[in-house]
Order: sequence, then structure tokens, then C-alpha cells
Amino acid sequence: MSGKSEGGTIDRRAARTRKALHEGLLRLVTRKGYEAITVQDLIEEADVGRSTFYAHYTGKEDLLRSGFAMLRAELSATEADGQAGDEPLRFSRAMFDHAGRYADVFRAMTGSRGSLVALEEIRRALSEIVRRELPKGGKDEGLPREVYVQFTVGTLLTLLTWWLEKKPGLKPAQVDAMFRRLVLQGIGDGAERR
Amino acid sequence: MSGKSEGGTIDRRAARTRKALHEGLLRLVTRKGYEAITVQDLIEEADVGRSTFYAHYTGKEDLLRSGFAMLRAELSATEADGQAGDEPLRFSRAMFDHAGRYADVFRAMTGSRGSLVALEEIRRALSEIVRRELPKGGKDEGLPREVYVQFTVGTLLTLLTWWLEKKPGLKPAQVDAMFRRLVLQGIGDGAERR
DNA sequence: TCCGATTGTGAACAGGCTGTGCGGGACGCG
DNA sequence: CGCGTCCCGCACAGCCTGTTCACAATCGGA
Repeated sequence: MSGKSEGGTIDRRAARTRKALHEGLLRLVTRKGYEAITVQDLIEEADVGRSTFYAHYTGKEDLLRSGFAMLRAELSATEADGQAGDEPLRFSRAMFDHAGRYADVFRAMTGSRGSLVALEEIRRALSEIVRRELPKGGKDEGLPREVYVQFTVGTLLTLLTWWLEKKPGLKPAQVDAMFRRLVLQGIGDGAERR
Repeated sequence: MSGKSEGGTIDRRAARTRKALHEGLLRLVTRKGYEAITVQDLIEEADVGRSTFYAHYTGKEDLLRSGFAMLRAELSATEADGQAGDEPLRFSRAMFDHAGRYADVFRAMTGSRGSLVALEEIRRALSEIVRRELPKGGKDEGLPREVYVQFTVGTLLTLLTWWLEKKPGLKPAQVDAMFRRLVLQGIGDGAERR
């Protein structure tokens, strides 16, 4: 009715539908876990027709990936400022802060009722960041660089999971400190080295 | 209910059925991935009646857990010889050897078409072992012991996944060496020794 | 502003999988 | 050898999936 002709290439109806589906997915995930969600639930929660859903996404996994794509776009937009630090692994603190705010979603995604796809997406996003920020200094490192990247990401996820699952009381800064210590020194007693 | 003659032995027919289902699951997992498997597939592959399946397990996840329980029992049986030796993380080499032999199953279980439940079971089994074998020496470790455990397990899984997924050509001993280096020293400037 | 073309939308449909119930038959145990 | 336990085939309702189709809302040009 009212002509609010604006916006970009996407039809307003389509935009509205996608937004409703993404928001509905988030609500449902925290309510019953990703695995248990059906397309049926999604279209009821978002109040859209069945064929409408399939016109936009091939299934719930596609919707999930789409959500992560949007999230990654946002992240890389707000990440440009984090420069000027000589300290290695500077990004980790921001990660723990961010994860702490979305703790319930994260738990629902990565818990036993979550999704391997979600975990994979998270791992991929983190890998991109780490690949960029990991100190490249190591000239004669004995291990392939990608191993260092995966190791760092793995440790980040380990700490993240342990934190949100077992010790939600800790503050991001505390977990971040543990993360740095582990990544930089391993379990070796850092006292005698260096 | 109890079809077992008190003493732990199971009726041969029941044992045969369960064996057929477990073997069928393994075949199917490597053929089409865990996620895509239906109960329908399982009973056809194992040539078992529908109601028979549900008489033994509540679903495919239950069957999977049961399989891991058996595996863990076997492992802890063949593990008794591990000396409380001098070298820390003595178990890791055996783990990489073992995983290398079941590479295809492992990939099918933990790949994107795998199962979070399987990953969780693997993590749990590894955690038990690491909890037992991790040097408790820590005098004034600033971190909770469980964090060291999870960190070690996480790194093990990271290396395992990277190895089987990206560099299947490497030998277990090589991957094990990387694992030890990372766990003991992290990415810290351990590069200076060489 | 109006109209045709485009595109999103909702209802309905066929097919597949699930989990359960039941009677009859086979096998193992004592 | 008899009894009890377990397996099997079949059937059923219920739910979810992925697609089809007619219709209505929106967009773009005149």
C-alpha cells in the first residue's frame, strides 16, 4: 500500500521473510536446540508458508549457514579497527567478550543437541581470523603454519566450551588469560623457560 | 525384560542381533555418513525386523552410544599394561596409531555429515584416559586441572582431524611429535631449540 | 497514476520415516 | 523335551519433507 520504495536489490517481502526466519531460528535454537528443530517449527515460528521457506532456502542447514554468513559479514566490518597492537593474539579477548554475550545461543549450537555444521562454521570463521592475526614471526618453525592455526582455534573453542558449559561464572578476561597461557606455553611449566 | 541369564551373559540370539546391527552401522557410516542413516537403513542392512531393533535400542543414537561403550571396554582392557612411566602423555602414540587404522570410520563420524554425539563420546573417552595419565606434578599451576585435561584432549582431536582430513600421508609418529610439541610448549618461542 | 509482468505466498498433496502393537513361529536354556 | 524368551512380519497413525499450483502483492515502465 504505502509506497516506501527504498532499499536495494531484494524485494521487501523477501527481506521480511528472511528476517523472520532468521529471528525465528535463533529463538527456536535457544528453546529446544538446533537438532530438534524441523522446517515445520521454523515456518510456524516465523509465520510463513511452506513453499515460501523452500523458495529461499534448501533446508534448515542452508538457513543456518546463511545466518553465519551474515554474522561473518558483520564481524569483518567491525574488525577493521583492531589494529595497532603488537601483542599477539590480540583478537582473543574480543572473541571471549562476544561469546559471553551470546552464551545461550552458543551452548545450544555446540551442545550435544547442536549441530556439527554450526561448529564447522564457527571454526571456519575463527580460522580466518587467526590466519590473519597469528604472529607470522616464526621463520624456522618446525610445524606447518596451518597446524598452528588449527591448534590456536581448537584451544580457543576448548576454552570457550569449558567456560560456558562448566564455569559460566568466570569473566571473559579470566578465560582469556587461561587461553593465552595455554596457547603460548602449553602445559609445560612456563616458569623455567625463557 | 531380562533376557540375560544372571551373570552377565546375553542370549545368543540377542547377541547375534546386536552384533549384526553394530556391524551394519559401521558399514553404513563409511558408506553414506552417520547423519544420513535411518533406522530403516539399519534394519535392512542388518536384516533385522523393525520391532526387533526397537526392542534393543531406542534409536540410532542409542546404538551408536552402545558401540562406543563396547569400544571403551575393549580399550580399557588392552590398556592395563601402560606403565605409570616416566614420559608424560605416554598414551598419545597408541591413540594416533589406533586412529590411523580406523581413519575412514573416524572421518565419517566427525566430518560435517557425522555426529556431534560421536564426537562427544570420543572426547569423553579421551578425557578419561588423559585424566588418568596427565602428570599431576603441577606444583602451583595457575589453571584448574580440568582445563589442562580439556586442552590436551582438544589438541589431540585437532591434530587427529587435521591429519586424517588434510595430510593422510603422514605417519602416526610424525603427528604424535607435533602433538607433544604443541601440548608441552604451545606456540611459544620453542622454535629457538632446534 | 495505472497496468502488465514478475515474484513471493499459502494450501494441499504424495511419499517416506518413525515408533508401537500384536500374533505366530523359532530358538536357546535347563 | 517342554517352557520361556526372543525374533519376525505386518500394519497403523502421526509427523515431516519437498514440490506443485493458483492467487495476490509488488515492481517498473508508460
